[in-house]
Amino acid sequence: MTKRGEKMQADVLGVLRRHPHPLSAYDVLRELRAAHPKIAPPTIYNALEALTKRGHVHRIESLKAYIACQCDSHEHASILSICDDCGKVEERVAPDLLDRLSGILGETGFAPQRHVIEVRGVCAACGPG
Amino acid sequence: MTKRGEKMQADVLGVLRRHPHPLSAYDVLRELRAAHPKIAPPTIYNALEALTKRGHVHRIESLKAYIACQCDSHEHASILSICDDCGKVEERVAPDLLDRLSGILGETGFAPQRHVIEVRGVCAACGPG
DNA sequence: CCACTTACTTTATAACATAAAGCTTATTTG
DNA sequence: CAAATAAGCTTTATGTTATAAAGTAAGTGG
Repeated sequence: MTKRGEKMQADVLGVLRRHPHPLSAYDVLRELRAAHPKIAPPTIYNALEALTKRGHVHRIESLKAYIACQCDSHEHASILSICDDCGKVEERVAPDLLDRLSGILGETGFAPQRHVIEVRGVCAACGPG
Repeated sequence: MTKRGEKMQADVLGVLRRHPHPLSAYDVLRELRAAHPKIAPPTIYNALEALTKRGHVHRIESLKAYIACQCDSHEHASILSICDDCGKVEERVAPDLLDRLSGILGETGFAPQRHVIEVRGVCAACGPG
């Protein structure tokens, strides 16, 4: 049943992979309209949702934008650093940090399901020499 | 100079403080229109921005919503746990975790300026008994 | 091959956010 | 103290992001 959507998901992922920087859903839409003039926002959001759920795409909440996962495995929660100067986003993994986070929240019985960890700042290239 | 806005900021903060759960900017707007029928979105966003900058209000990126700071001091970056069942948000502080985060990102020369740490999940009250 | 189920797409609209211009209040200057 | 100037809040208008609901086509079982 899940065959029709796969083509669209592949197209959306392709667009995201071709860009080093985050794209909004409407950026992706505009790009795909070149090939498929008739597609509409929900088609993009639908594909983005499926890709996000599978870990192939990350939504950057603080930018309202999306980026292809840069890792080989897509199972882990990730830490995103975002340069407010050049827009570069880097992805990192730190299981011990997530454990610590779960530990802190677990004290009150909170059961984590999804982590949003985004750090805005200035990357090495843009920072003071 | 900065006297006119203070009234509006106090009103906005008052609304947020009266509610235990996150409110969207438009939720706040609707509530304040009862008293001031003429106010418009930018007035709210303007007040929210000032309050956020001073740490009295936090924007929850993953909910596109705002909540009054629950702490006494407003200087620290905070960790927000969000129950997807009842909507309850709790705020926590963990300097060691932030240090670890800065350490990880500092390895590549990234200089953090603002942290977004939100954990979605299920709180103790809503979780499996 | 036809009826049924599933889920993707389309249409339409809702929710969130901000640019630019205008106005009001505070401050500076003569 | 009055007029000029500066600062920033508010209004108007619009742009961007996201989704509800209905429609349609693809896959599935009889």
